[in-house]
Amino acid sequence: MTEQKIRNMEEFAALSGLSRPTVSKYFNNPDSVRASTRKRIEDALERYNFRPNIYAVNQNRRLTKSIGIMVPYLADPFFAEMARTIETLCIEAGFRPILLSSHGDSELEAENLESLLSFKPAGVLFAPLGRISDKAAIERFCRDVPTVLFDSNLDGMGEAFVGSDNASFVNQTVDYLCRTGEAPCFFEMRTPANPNANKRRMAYIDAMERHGQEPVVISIEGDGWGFEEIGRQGTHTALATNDFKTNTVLCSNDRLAIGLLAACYERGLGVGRSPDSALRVASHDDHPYSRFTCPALTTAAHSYSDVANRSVEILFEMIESGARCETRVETLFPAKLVVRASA
Amino acid sequence: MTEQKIRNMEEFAALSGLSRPTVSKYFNNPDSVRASTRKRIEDALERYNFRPNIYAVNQNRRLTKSIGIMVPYLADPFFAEMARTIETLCIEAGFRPILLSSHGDSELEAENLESLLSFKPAGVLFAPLGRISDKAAIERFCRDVPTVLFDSNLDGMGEAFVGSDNASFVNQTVDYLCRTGEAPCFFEMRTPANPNANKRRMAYIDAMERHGQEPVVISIEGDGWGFEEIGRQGTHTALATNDFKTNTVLCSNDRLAIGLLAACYERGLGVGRSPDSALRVASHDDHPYSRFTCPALTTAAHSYSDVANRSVEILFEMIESGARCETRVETLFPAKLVVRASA
DNA sequence: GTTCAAATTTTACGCGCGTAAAAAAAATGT
DNA sequence: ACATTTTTTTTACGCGCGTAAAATTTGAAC
Repeated sequence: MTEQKIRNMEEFAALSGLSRPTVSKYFNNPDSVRASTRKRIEDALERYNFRPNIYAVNQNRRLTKSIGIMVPYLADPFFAEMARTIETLCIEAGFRPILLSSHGDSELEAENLESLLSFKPAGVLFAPLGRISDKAAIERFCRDVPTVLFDSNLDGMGEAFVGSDNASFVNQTVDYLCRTGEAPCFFEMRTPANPNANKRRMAYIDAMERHGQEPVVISIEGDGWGFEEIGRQGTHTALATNDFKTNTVLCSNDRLAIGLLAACYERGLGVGRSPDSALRVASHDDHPYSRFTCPALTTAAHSYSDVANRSVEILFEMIESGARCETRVETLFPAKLVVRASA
Repeated sequence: MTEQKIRNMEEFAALSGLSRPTVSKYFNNPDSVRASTRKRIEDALERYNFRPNIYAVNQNRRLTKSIGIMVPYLADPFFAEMARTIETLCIEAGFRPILLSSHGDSELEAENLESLLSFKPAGVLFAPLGRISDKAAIERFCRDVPTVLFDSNLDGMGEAFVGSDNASFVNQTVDYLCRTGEAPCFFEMRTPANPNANKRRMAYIDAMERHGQEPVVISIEGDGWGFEEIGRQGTHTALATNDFKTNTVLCSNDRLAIGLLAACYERGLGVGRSPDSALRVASHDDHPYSRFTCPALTTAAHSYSDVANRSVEILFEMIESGARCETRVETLFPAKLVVRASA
């Protein structure tokens, strides 16, 4: 490997004794040039370590090999894990992912969409903020770029939606809890941005009615993405005012549950299935850390890989066929109940 | 706002009744055009919602307004939080951050550097993988792009390093633990990629010797980035073979500690300061979740904001002055001991 | 009304590359 | 060996924009 730096494809082509477009053709598809030409390029490649500027390539290609990935809050381990999985799938398929986080801010979300537009991705995998999203901006974006929504659905936006079946999540946890002990109260944030939260509450009420039980919903205050702290404080309040009507709590999501467990521990309340425990706690998501709470959290698990795989699959199919989906398909994966020690 | 779509600056300039370079000048600095010209552009902007293609801009600008941010593993909440903080600082300063994760893979790390090179960022904030990093690739990159390393230092690479003072972390935890009870054993991974881990072990040994205590290092096996699970299993092994020589454990980092706490809970071992607790556990990092473990984790906290602020500060100074640092400065921030319930 | 320097705008070219169409080369058939 | 077809390479132009240098406008002073 010579240390000589190559500025651009022109320079590299000259060193290979070829014209730039021929080299361009090679990088687009190595088999599209004659074997002898290919060898000359690859020999030069050994010596000079040149790579086309991906951004210049994107600017000119009719169809790029780039995929945009955007999540509402990357510092949430759920989305971090989701993004990681999707990124890996894209890389394996020969695409170049570009990852963006909205940081919980709808303006930044809209900004990011603008930025993605400039990037000219072949397609975008997008988990929107939800309620607070700038719907008009998203709709405009989706007209220009093939987009698959995941995790949070926005009516009619994007070519398809892939997510988890909130009813399946809640039915499984409620059924399990009712079968094995007292019926659960439902613990949630009052004004969640994420639309799944509302669906879960409604599914809880339905499920409780099916079981002939009175639903008890505890909606706690709190803004932002610090769900654990919101859950912790909300639990202290709820316990102080005796809001939990049974010894069983079903949390809307694992991050709230983590906060709830912390509050219980602080108050010396035992959590678990054993008779001397004060509370049973279950939740939804199978957050990466729910395996490590004390006690380990009983929860309904997303199938990370199913959601990631299917989202990517649908997007790749659209990209390859060059067509948009004729009808907007919504794919919902059922949850898998993971029984651990907390309930 | 007219719905008419603008393809490029040429088209927008025509609609404004100006030449493209004038419009370009405006976007570069709105004050660099005459007030009347500016008004014409801004009026047109109201009606047509045009924005220059950021990637085309980057391709041509001598100095871009983009900042690369790269961390070793974005699904680790520590790095997620760090990245989020730095991103926010960059946005506030009028820069456009682009965030990349190495996903724990040194090849991807090198790939990402190549990608950043194409992106032509004004500068890069880079937390390398550490031991497994492709040093040659990083060195090449740093020659071309002003780079500030953070969190993990690599000798001589980048223009500056900003991180935390591992000795300060360990001294504070060891001092505190020795002062308040039995001297701690040190719990760590045998082959960590991150160089901070080695510094912490050495600092532990030093600190123990200063206290006239025999250091006990428990190095557990495990690969990858699933530190909690590694810590959990390692704890079970260590407890089974009675490796903890005292009732106090100091973990190399919080993620290991989270696993350790889970294992203790599984075994019914109480953790905390009270006389009936079997173990005291402390750690380092002040991971975003260490507030919510059961019991809450006593730990030495990074100053996230100090590290983020200083890294960004140094980089911006370099960018503004247009010069590289004359000497490579290493800034280390001391830890802040956060005493919670676990020790 | 003229002059001239300063501010502003335009011209012309470049960034690094993709791609259609034209040209050249190679392969095939006779 | 020559005509024809097919493949490969090159020419020429375009993508969306920055920027130095040239041309123009402005406006203040006389």
